[in-house]
Amino acid sequence: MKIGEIAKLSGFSKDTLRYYEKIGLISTNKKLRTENNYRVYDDHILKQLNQIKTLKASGFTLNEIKDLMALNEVDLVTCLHVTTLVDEKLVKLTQQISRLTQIKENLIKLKTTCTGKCLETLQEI
Amino acid sequence: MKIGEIAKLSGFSKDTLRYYEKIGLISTNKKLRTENNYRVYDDHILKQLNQIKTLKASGFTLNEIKDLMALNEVDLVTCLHVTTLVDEKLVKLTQQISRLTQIKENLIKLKTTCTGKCLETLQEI
DNA sequence: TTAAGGGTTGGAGTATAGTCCAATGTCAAG
DNA sequence: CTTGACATTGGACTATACTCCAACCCTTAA
Repeated sequence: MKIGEIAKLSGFSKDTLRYYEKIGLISTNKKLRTENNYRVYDDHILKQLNQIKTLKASGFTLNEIKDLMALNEVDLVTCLHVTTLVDEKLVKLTQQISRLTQIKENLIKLKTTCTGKCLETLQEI
Repeated sequence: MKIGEIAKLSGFSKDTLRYYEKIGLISTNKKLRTENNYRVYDDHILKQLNQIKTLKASGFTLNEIKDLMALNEVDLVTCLHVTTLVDEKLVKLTQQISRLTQIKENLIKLKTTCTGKCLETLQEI
């Protein structure tokens, strides 16, 4: 498949796909091109792009996603290394979740105590 | 008070305070300056800066905060607009938290059964 | 043959939210 | 009178994540 089709199927623009390749987020490892220098993709990339979409929607930066994708490339031999990286990611995830939960509680509190000058309540949060 | 003191008391840098003034986030309305063109602030600004800090920590952009501040100035009676904005932010937060929680559970699961291709599990998220 | 519709590149521009810097002005103390 | 610690400005620069553009190449159908 060429870039236009992948763009349609994935929901990412062609420019975004080229940008992701440029920053090393999606695999250029095989340097697959047609004779006329067109990028060629297979089904695998759609799976990968869906992962990226999910992770992006979850608040990961492209750099973090790159790290996570790298975990996927590592094989059995270095499994110990993988679990270490996963553990690090889990710590970050836990922090992020508790931070977001705190923010959510703050906003709910703000909403319920909001009567007139809403932002005044922000002082007490 | 001059900008340096406000910077210390608020936790925002002098550059950031000047930037906030430039984008109209904090009030330049009175154009208060000393004879030698130094900015002058009173206690009010610290309250405002605390509101900004809270809203920023809640994931609002500076533009959104600007809107919220403006509403607070104008709308003495109802906070309908404010609660609408807060509700929108709450929906996003809730979605983000549940996605992160799912990913966290997933990572925990695949940590125990890690055979290399760890991120495959993300397909089902 | 030519026009439409794909693809390529490098580079510039956008938005957000600052941060840093140089040149310059002001002020109080030693 | 000079030094240090404040302040001012405009403009350049950072990072993230794109988005657009010009100029060009390739293919196919009328």
